[in-house]
Amino acid sequence: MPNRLPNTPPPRGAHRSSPRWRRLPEERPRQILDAALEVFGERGLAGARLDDIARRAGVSKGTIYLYFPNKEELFREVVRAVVVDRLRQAAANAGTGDPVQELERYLRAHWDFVLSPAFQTIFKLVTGELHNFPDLAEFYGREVVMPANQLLAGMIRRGIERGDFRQVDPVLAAGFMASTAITHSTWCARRHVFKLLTDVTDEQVFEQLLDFIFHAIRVTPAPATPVGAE
Amino acid sequence: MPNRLPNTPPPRGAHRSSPRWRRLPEERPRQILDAALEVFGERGLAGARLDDIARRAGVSKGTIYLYFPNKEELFREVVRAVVVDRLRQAAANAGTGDPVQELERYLRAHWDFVLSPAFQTIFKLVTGELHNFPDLAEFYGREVVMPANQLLAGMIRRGIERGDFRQVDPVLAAGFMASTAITHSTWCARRHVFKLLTDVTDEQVFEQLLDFIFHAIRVTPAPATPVGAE
Amino acid sequence: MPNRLPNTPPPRGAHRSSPRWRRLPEERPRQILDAALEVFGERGLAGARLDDIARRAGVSKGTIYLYFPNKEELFREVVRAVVVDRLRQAAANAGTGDPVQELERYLRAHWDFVLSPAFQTIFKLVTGELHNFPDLAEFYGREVVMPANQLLAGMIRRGIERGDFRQVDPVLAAGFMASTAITHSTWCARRHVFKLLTDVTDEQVFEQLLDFIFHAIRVTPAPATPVGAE
Amino acid sequence: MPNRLPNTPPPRGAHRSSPRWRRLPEERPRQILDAALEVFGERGLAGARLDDIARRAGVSKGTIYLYFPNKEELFREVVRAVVVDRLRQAAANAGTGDPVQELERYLRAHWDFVLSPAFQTIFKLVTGELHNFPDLAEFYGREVVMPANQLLAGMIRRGIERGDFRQVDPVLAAGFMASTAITHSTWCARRHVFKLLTDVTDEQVFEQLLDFIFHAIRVTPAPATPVGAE
DNA sequence: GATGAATGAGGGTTCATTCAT
DNA sequence: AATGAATGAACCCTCATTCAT
Repeated sequence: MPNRLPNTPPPRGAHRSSPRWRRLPEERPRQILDAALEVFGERGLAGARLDDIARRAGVSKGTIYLYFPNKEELFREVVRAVVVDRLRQAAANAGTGDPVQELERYLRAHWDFVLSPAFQTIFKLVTGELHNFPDLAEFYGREVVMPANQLLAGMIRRGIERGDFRQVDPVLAAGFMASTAITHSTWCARRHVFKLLTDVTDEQVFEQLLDFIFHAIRVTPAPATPVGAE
Repeated sequence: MPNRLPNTPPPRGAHRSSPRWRRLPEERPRQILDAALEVFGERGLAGARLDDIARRAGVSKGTIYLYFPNKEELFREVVRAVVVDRLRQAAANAGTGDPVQELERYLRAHWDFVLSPAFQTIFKLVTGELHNFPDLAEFYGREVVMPANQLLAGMIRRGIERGDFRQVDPVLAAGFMASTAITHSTWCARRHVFKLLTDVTDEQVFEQLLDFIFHAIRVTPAPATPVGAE
Repeated sequence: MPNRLPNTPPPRGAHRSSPRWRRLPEERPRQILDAALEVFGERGLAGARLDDIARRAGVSKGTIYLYFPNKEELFREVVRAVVVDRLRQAAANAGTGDPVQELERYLRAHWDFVLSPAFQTIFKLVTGELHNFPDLAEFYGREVVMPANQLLAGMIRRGIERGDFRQVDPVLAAGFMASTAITHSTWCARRHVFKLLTDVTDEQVFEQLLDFIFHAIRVTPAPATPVGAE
Repeated sequence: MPNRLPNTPPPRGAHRSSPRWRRLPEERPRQILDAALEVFGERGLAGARLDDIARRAGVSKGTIYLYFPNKEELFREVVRAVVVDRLRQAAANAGTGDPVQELERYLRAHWDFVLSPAFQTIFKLVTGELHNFPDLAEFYGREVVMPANQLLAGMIRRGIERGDFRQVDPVLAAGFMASTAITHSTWCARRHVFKLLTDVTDEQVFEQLLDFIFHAIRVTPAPATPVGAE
């Protein structure tokens, strides 16, 4: 009956014969991908409705099919394009100064990033859905996890070479650092639902985390307790 | 599996050599919960089909509804019953001996547990779906995360009091340890999809993890430079 | 395939070795039929659940199938046995005295009956479901409507012969009387939902109804004062 | 009817000579409501299948949900739209001339209407299902029963004032007239199932009904038998 | 005879996908 | 290019019916 649904974006000019302003069609895919990231993040792959994605992107449902052949491929593109894009730009600020300072700077950036809603969303998707998409999983490992780990491991390696850090496996140590930040960040982000960590700020947590990490790898005059190592 | 084809009219007088079902009311809920855990883990809440859960449990679809009012409540029960059950038994072996040895023992048990398929599944569900179930999230925080953290924090606290560990926030340190193990374990479990860490064994990873953790908190005879603190 | 026909006389109890107390099995069918009448009346044929009928009859669901081959046949039996039974007993008190007084007495009984919950239920079933059961409909017409109509028409006919009533078609007039009572009674019974007739009592309505009916058929020799009105 | 077999994969490039559907959004609700009226009338609320309604409306099942949120609401709309619509138009031809003639004209229209399949259906639904829908019942009383009764009562009242009719309660008398017509019409409509009234035509019945009704309310010279008053 | 756990076809409802406009 | 009405397969859930106990 009503020929215009609620939530319809502002009606474009009723001028027909005259050249009217158009939304740039080249932005469509990005609009859709951004909207899809949000909805997939909230509802998961199966739970997300194309209707919602379309509405949030400000387009109609049919339009999605002009750019993506189906829901699953849209999901692939979300991970491929949006995720990689965002993670890349987060990993970009790699300096080459003092390893200790550089590491600290990097960890702070990492912490800020993993606390961001964007990352929380991505992490959820990766954890929950990626195992059904082997190609995407490999892609994610190759394009996201690996480079980030390389970057971090490189810093640690240089620190070891300069005598700042003790002899650890740089790759594994990098993994420990990143993973600690990641999981802990999800707990921080869920304080209100888990009713946990309600009396410390994110910043305090991060400082303790830094302290924890640096103690774990810095050189130490003498080992206190030789545990767990043979 | 079903010995009667769909749409086949009931074979009224057909003599059957084996009964179509047996009466096992005491075992049904557990069978269903176990099957549901698997399927939810593979497909998520929205993607799981009750048909699959039923088939995997060896019962018919209708039977599920004799024990659980609907899919969502089944999901709740899966998390409640299975998770709590398994996590509790994992946390049960808490000794009270030498904090260092005890901590090491606990971390090993924790590591083994988080590497198990059961935990991997649960973790996926918690990460991906729990934010839509506030009551479950709170329940999970209260019944699972909190107790495990208390246990671990207690060991650390005793280690600090005995002079084995340095002054750290026991609760946060416990969180770091657990989270490191958790996230890293998911990476280990996904070596084959991420194509990462393919040249080290789980055991080697764990040893490095222990080394990392103990260095992070053990007392250090001589002060090093205070990093990461301003 | 059903090894027991409907209307089978109550199965006598198999002698057991030990005499234990039993609920009288010969009452089962009637218990079930009574419960079924209620539930069918409330929910209709399709909407009624055997579970509810069983519960209301105080038996288990399977027990119903010991006495009735399926739901539809149970419905048939409800109409056949219970409905006819009740309608018959209501119609039974037919005297043979003064036609006018007899008619009045009969109409009063009729009015009381159509106001009863039992009749309301039956009327609902007959109106709503019977057209899908041609055999039942014919049966109902033959066993219920026809006899009642005959009875009423007989009184009218005798009244005409005696000069009390004017020349009308006794059968049609009987139909008008009964139908007026029937439909109007459903309105009375639904005062609270229709929000109608809320300021008159059932008795007042009946008196007006009597007045209406008798004016419609009595001979009218000369003008007189209105009856049944104050 | 469906030109695509179930489970057949979508024939992507299959050229179809005729379009699968046409766009008729303005007509859809009415088509669906009409079909629903029929099916609800035949099977009742619980027994009606949306599949059947859809097929009879010439649309697919999903289309119904574009216009009605669910089955129950569709039922509501059927009663609301169809009933009110038709009854309104039936009540529209209310003149203001000679009460006697007007009443006769009205009763004839009423009789024709209650004999129509549409009304028979509605009456069945109202009788059988309305008690589960209190809001609809109230609506029906307010919008249908009440206005029709008012109209009829008005004619009677004017007839009384002009001395054509005797002193009766106009509202109750109107009820008697309408109800007689209604119930009796259902009997007429069911002659073939009840095997009753098979030797008189609807027209003959109506003439007798008119005679019955007019005798009931017209002024009469003298009371024949003082009945129904004590 | 009686029970009620188990079954599975059926129906309401959703939503990815298509396509006339 | 964009729309959104229409479709129909798929899925959750119900409940009549069966049958081991």
